[in-house]
Amino acid sequence: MSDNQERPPVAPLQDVLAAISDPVRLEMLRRLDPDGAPVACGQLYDGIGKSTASHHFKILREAGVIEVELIAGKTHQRLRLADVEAAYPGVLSSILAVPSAR
Amino acid sequence: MSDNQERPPVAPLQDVLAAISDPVRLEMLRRLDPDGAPVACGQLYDGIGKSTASHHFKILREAGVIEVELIAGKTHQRLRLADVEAAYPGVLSSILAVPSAR
DNA sequence: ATGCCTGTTCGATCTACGTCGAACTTAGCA
DNA sequence: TGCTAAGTTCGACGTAGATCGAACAGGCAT
Repeated sequence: MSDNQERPPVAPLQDVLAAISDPVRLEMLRRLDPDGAPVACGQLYDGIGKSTASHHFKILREAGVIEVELIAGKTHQRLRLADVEAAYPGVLSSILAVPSAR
Repeated sequence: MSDNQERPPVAPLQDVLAAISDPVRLEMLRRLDPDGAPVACGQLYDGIGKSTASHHFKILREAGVIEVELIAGKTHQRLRLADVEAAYPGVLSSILAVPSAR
């Protein structure tokens, strides 16, 4: 095995699309590092309550698009771009390549 | 101009994703000809009423993903893959490339 | 140890959307 | 000139999901 992390499989395409189609969640993904570097929770959203943000994180996690890592007691999120690309080549990368202004 | 058809612009990415994220609509897109050949309305859905289907067509049309053409008095739909690709390269094509089983 | 800060869970609310049935419009055909 | 078939529009209904506030849990630092 190439690594010993437990990674749940990427969800069915329909679920991944449903996860991405929400504006708040798409913005979260845009703020994550494409290379998979962990980003602190608070950097990923603005203008919504923590409970709402946590709800969106859960959906993204269950879709297999992100994963959590605890760094010094604080929650960080990591984009699972490689895993999603392996399951659905080009889908997520092409969406993230679109300029956020549109 | 390369053609004289009036084509509304492709909607913002968020709207396109919202349109595609519905299972019924994604199935409709899968049944359309990728090259843009017109397909009769009735071939594009099963198990839902016509009014529901019409509702979904409208959303896809407003998202700029399909367009209508009347052939011998019957409505046909055409996939605007080239237009969508021009706006968001790789997005729609990579999604349609995923085997429908997933 | 004990507070504090961060994130999750729970319950409630409100809105958006998918679905249907019925009525209306249009086009082709007998 | 109606008749029938095909789609759209309209209203209504039900459910799924986005949001919030409050309560809970877990680490870190003081």
